[in-house]
Amino acid sequence: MLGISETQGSTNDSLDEEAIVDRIYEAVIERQLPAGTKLSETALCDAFGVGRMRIRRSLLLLASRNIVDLQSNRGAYIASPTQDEAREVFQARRAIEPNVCRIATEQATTDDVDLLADHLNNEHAAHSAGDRRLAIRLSGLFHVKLSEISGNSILTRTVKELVTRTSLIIGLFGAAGTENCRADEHSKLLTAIRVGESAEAAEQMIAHLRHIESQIYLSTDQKRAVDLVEIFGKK
Amino acid sequence: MLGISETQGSTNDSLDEEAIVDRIYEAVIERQLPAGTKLSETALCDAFGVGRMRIRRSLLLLASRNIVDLQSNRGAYIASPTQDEAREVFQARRAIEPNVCRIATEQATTDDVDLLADHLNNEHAAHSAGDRRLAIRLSGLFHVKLSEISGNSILTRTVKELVTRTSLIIGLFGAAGTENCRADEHSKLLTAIRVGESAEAAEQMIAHLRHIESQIYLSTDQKRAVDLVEIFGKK
DNA sequence: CCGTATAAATTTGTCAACAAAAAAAATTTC
DNA sequence: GAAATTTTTTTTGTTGACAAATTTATACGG
Repeated sequence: MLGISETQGSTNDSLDEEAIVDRIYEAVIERQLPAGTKLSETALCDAFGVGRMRIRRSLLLLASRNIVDLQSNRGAYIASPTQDEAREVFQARRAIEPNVCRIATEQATTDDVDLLADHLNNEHAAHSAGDRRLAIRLSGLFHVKLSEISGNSILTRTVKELVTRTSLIIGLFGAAGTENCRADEHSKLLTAIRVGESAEAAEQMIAHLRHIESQIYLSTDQKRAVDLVEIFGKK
Repeated sequence: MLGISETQGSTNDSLDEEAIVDRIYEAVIERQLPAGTKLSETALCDAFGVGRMRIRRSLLLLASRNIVDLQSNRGAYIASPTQDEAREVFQARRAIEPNVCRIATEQATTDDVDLLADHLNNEHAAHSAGDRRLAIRLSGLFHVKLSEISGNSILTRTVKELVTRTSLIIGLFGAAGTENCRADEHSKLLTAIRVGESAEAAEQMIAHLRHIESQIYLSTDQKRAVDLVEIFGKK
């Protein structure tokens, strides 16, 4: 993956760019790094225990995936997607993930389904236990794991990027209680996959994505309404 | 695009990473840089007239898109996709491009259709004139332009990557006369888009992609047969 | 007290030098 | 003459230093 290989399979004590990028991806999915967060180079150097060059290269990779916003002479910030960009992300997800779902359904072994079921149980458990951070991460990761079953690394990479950006979007435009995904919709998806109904699974995915997006725009309308009240109140 | 912005809209005399990456993309699509070509840093520095750092960052971006293969302490090479990777690329294209096609059909203005028609004319002209290099580039670019009509930069970026990798695949596994695309299939696509038949356009795209892929595996079988003859001949 | 202007400190962007590894060339040996 | 070994050359990876820009802090004047 990433087209970078080492000649020796040596134990890599120092993190490489890919590892750093993945860590930041996860932190964004978990909402530990909200949109707009400054990522100063020296701070990241300390955090990961690597040189500045390594950090700069990682930030470039993140920027190329629209997770980070690189501003010249001003530094790196966690991206703050606009509403238009949010629409773009969901359009792309609707264009890609149903087919990923279809492929995954066709490819899935019983082991794959069992692992996904385990994951779903953890999702439910985290939800019941009130572990919000874990619940958020697992619900995002569900989509990534599903894409991994498809066995297509290109699609997996793209889904990972889109899920991460979705986490930023929900953080910006979602209501306080909004999660990445409702776990019961994931359950429906899993059953469709288990019985091998690829068309049904794809449909479920579309519905699921539309549902997430609708929650977002709903909360945005609410915010707009609040702003209007404030404006009128000043008169 | 790329999440990198400049504070000033200054005239940039020195090429940035994105520009260098794009130039290399185009050279790969045109088959000027075949699979396995060594990309030495100093040579690229001379070619683009930039410092080594800029080149190294560009190569990292290309590696993250699987266009370049970075081998530690050995340098950068234009990627040589395996057959499995080739299958993955076509699977991803079939998963993504029909929907890109659908969206583009819905979004397309008459101007968009006219520009695409112009492009198609150029494609035919290059073909008739025997300008092979131009014909190859234009046929690959058709898919990119189509994705641009969709107005979704995520999908466009992904399509660009997949088209570029396809060019490498055809260079490796395609017969000598194989082109990226047959222009008449592009014509069918365009008419479907013009009349707004998005489902038909999507179907045409699937058929088109399957056709390209089938040509590839055909030629691979031929190559295998040649190898077998050689092996038997040595006995 | 607040806004503006100046100065200090921090942060980013770039380059050059150096170390390590690999490739190429020359030498030796059979 | 060919294969193996050593030496030289080239190429890559990394570090540190420095310049440029921005941010923060400070001083000044209204």
